[in-house]
Amino acid sequence: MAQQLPPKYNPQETEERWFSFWAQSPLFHAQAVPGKKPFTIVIPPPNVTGVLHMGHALNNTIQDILIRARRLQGFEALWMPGTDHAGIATQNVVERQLAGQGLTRKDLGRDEFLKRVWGWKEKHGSTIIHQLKRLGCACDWPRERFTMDEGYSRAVVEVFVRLYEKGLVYRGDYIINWCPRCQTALADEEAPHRDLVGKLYYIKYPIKKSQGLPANPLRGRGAGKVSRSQGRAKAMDGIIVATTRPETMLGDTAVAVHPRDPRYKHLIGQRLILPLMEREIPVIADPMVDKKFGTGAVKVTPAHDPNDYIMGKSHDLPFINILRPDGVLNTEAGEYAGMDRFEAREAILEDLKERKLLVKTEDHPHAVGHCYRCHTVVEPYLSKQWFVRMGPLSRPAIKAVKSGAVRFHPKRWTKVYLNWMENIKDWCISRQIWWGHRLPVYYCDKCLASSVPQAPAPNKKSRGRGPEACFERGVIVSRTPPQKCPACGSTGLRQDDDVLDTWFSSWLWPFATFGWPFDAEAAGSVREKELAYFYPTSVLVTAPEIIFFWVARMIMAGCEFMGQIPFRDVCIHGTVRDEEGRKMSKSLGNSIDPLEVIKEYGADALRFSLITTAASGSDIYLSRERFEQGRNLCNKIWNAARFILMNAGEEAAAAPGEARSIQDRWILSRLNETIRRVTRCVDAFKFNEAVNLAYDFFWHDFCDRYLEIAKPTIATTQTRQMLVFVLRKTLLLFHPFMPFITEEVLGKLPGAQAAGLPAESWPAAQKSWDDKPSLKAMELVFRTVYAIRNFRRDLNLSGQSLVRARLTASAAKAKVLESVAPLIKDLGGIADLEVTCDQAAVPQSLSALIAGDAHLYLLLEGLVDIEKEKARLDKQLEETQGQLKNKERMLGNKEFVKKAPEEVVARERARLAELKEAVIRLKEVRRAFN
RNA sequence: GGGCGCGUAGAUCAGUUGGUUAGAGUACUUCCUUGACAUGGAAGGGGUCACAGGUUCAAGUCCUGUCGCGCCCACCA
Repeated sequence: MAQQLPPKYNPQETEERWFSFWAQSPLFHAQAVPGKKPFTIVIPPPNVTGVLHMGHALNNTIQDILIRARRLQGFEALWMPGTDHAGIATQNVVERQLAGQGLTRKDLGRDEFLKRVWGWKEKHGSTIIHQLKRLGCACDWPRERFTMDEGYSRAVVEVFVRLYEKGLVYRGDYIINWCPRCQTALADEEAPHRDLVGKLYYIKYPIKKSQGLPANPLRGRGAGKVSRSQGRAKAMDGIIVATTRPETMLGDTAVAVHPRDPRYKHLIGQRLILPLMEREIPVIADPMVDKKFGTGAVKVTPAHDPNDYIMGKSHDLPFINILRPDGVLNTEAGEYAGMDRFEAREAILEDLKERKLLVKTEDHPHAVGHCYRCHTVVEPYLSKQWFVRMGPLSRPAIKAVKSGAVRFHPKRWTKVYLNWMENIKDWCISRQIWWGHRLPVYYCDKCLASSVPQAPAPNKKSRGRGPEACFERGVIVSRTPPQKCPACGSTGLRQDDDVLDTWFSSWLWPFATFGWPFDAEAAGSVREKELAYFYPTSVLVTAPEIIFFWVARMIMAGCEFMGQIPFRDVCIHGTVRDEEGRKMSKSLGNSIDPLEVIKEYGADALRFSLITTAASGSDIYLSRERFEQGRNLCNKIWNAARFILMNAGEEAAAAPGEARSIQDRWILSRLNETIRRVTRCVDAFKFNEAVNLAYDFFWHDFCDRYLEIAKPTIATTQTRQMLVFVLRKTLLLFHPFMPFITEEVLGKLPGAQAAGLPAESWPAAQKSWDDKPSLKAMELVFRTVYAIRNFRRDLNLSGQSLVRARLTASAAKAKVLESVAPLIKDLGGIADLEVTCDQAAVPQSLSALIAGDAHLYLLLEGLVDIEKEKARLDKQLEETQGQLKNKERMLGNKEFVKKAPEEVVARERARLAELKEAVIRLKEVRRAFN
């Protein structure tokens, strides 16, 4: 039943009703329906500790637009929601909470701590899910998944074991990124580099005295062109090295120079005294050293630098770890033991200064890795970790994108993806935390003690990492906890303490959420059928920084475990920034809380404003005022609908009849165009364009024009049906973008059915609605009305005062004008309008060129300033003549006529003719004033 | 060091495969509370499309270079 709308739109009340309706309604539940086309999106699982920020709001609005549009288009549309367990972040949150009670996780022990984390998850873990509902997300909520669900965890273990058995998972001692605050290893992607202005310290390492230097190090070669630095080398009693991290010198086990560096060649093989530690270290030669950097001599700390690690391996140097996991120096650091790494840096610099070994200090901008969870400077750290060999996994993933099976939108991200994939390094997946999937790895200490680990081959490309002995004695990788050691039968087994990187579970999201892997029992089950039906998913929507973390890895996992890509299209949207272009973040205090925006303006306003601002893939600069536009649109929709409902009852439910007025044909034609273009834009992931088209049509065509035109005939059933019909279609176009208000209004229109939009109700363009003549005729109407309004303004005539006017044109155009004269009269406030094909200029009148040979004359009746009018005509004449000249030059150009498409030439010719006519008319009118 | 993106109205941005007079919302000016909406309506001002070359009949759009800004990747200690 058609209902009246209250005078004021109340987004809070509307949204409250609909979001709880959707959360429970089966509408968004999708299932395998043979013969029906599936459309699947998996949510980028938000971090379970997260709260909704603008980035989420944008990301999920886009997904919601896609899923709602596809559902209306008749697809079996599934949006799989869920969260990931966010190992480090969640553990940090709970640890912080414990710290408030003066406790650490170690005080509680592993089991008790995990209990607390689960408790926290139960209590707070659904915050973001709840917020997504408020945003209006049409997820299949009962399917909500969590990466630590029992079934999901099974998939993680399965994948680890399979990769291990294929030799693609290995463990070994390598340099990894270590966060001393979180006290865990991090993957390379988890330690993004940030530019810092650090210092480069030049430190002198004395040469051991007793060795005896060659008398003249430069003898024989290049002696004639001894540079100043070489000159200094003569008197050299030590080698100066440059470093940004002086504290690591405590772990130095060599100094390296380039083998062909004349400054140092003679010193290769000599021994230096490592200052402070007073330890002897050799001078070695390695081509990795850059002669041009610093002094051309580099201190080698194999346990604390990835390059040095490689050199350490190839030169068989000792590895001295000077750091404890918490970033404090250990007993290897001599008297500095117990100091924090930065504290030790200062102390060491002081001591070097005292000994006159600190030669100089200079500013040095460089990029330093930071923990992506706590922003602490990470430490390259030598430790035993588990890795995934990426080479074999990356190859199919590269092919998938190169072949176009997976497409990025916008395209430019393809290159970013490929570049990373082609230079991929092995992935460190073990984390020294407790919250997460514990490695399915068990050790038999007895066997381990007797096994001899093989030394890994240095491998520059993977930072020295590479599979050590994959299958080590005493290491058991198993889907279920083994009872005893298969080698020695010992029952004294212990499980590895580490857990897996969170991404090692979320990379399985597109298929693990469906219940993969299926055992024999599950064969033929509903879940298995669903996976077959919904996989590969259709679109993945995410932010650029997630390409490496997640997108790339999902493609690899999909290819490896499903034998198929995980999704066809990857839609990358921009980063949300503030007005100054800074990334929105809590720490900067510049973030706009989407929940506050929802409270103040409504979720639809938030969604609309986000999308209309977000040109495909470019970053978004937001200010609060942005959301007013969205709010205003809601208000406009509400009021337009209210007006229509005030007039139209149930009789307006039916589609309008075929006998249509010109304005009806025009609005239908415009609607048709809008439907086509909006649909096309949604398909092409151009959401801002899509919503802008709908906005323009609704506001300017439908409200500003059609609604005004319709008022005089609003009593007729035809007009009422038209209004309801076009409004309904427009609301449907808007629905994916602004689900709340559109549902609300659609539900109150005449003929509305039960709550919730039925599938397959996306407006379809209809050829029969296209009507070019009406577009042209209405164009004449509007041009004429604009001209009249301009006159009114110039003459200071109020809207009330009715004026007399005459329209002149050639016969054909006059006929058209005749047919729309009532509209012009009405919109222009004309008392008396005469349309004639007598094209003589009307003296004592204001005139305006409407189009081609159509002219408007406003009869003056002695009210007008003749001189002012003359000046206006002169100006208009001048402008028109200028345009005419341009056109003539263009068409006079033979090349143009020859090469331009016929259509264009024809259009230009028509325009030229129009201009010629216009000039003639203007001259005539001007003469009339003389 | 490599890669990518961006310089268009006061500020923020759109601008399809080159093709009539370069657009939007916002801000600004003037007028209007007429029965949908002042969160509104009507009209208007405001642009050397960063700069310099080139391709073309035609360039905001394509190419080259310069300047300015931003982002991502990278083991120069």
